[in-house]
Amino acid sequence: MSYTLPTDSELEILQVLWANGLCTVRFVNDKINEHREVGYTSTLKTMQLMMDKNMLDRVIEERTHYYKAALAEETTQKSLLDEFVASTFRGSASSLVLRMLGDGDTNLDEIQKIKAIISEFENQNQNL
Amino acid sequence: MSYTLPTDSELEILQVLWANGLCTVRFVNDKINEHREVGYTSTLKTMQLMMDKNMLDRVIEERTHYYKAALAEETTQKSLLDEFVASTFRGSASSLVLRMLGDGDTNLDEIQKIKAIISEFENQNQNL
DNA sequence: ACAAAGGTACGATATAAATCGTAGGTTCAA
DNA sequence: TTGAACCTACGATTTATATCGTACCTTTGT
Repeated sequence: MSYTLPTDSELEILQVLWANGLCTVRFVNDKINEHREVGYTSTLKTMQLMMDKNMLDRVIEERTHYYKAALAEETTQKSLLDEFVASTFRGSASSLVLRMLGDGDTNLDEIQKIKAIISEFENQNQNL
Repeated sequence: MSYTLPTDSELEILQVLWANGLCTVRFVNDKINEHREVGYTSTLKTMQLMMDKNMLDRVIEERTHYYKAALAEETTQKSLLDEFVASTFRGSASSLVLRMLGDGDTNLDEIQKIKAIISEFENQNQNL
């Protein structure tokens, strides 16, 4: 029931957990260090705070602590997206899309996928 | 030439300036206070810091200070969007779109606009 | 002429987030 | 059996941001 959005480093941790399921702190920290340098205890501390906020669940097995995300990826992304559209695009989802396609740097493969998603959406909503 | 992204309250100020052109601090602060309470001097201070960062330009006319955005709306939104897609959707623009259409709460009018943007984009890129 | 109303400048402070050091526990191999 | 290499817990600190108080201007109405 936590409606506070994850912070940047919380999100970074959630991404690892969403992509990998049950993980140790060591694993999460190693993954993050593939992108930027951060100490093990920093990651640990953040994950402990996330436990307090009920953003993570912990399973202890054979004395090893495993963590997994307690927040669903879909709903968390949706909340962050809504917030982002509001603050950056004054609430207009369509201007986000416009900006996304605007300059040529979104890759073609992604654009194909987006078109597919839109058609799919249309088919499922013929009633509109 | 500033490539640091605006913070939340900087963005809030930029939105007012993008939407309204030349503004006084008073005007910007009043606009923001339509949404949340914040003191005049807080807004002033933030705008002065933004001046230091070259995010704003100032015009003094008849002893009144007017400010305008020195950052373009389009490029700033694009930078913020890229950052957001990276951190929240692991770089996948299409999964952002999927999430956007996912549950029924993006309004139909916006969806129509998005479809129009996509078709427009296709027409302008028949070569793809 | 001066008080009230409004402005700017800017230091100080508050708040939130992220980072890390250190203490102390467990495991395991030499 | 001891020390190296792991681990967890957690307080303290750092950093970035946001907020505000206060000093000191200028303008304007009476």
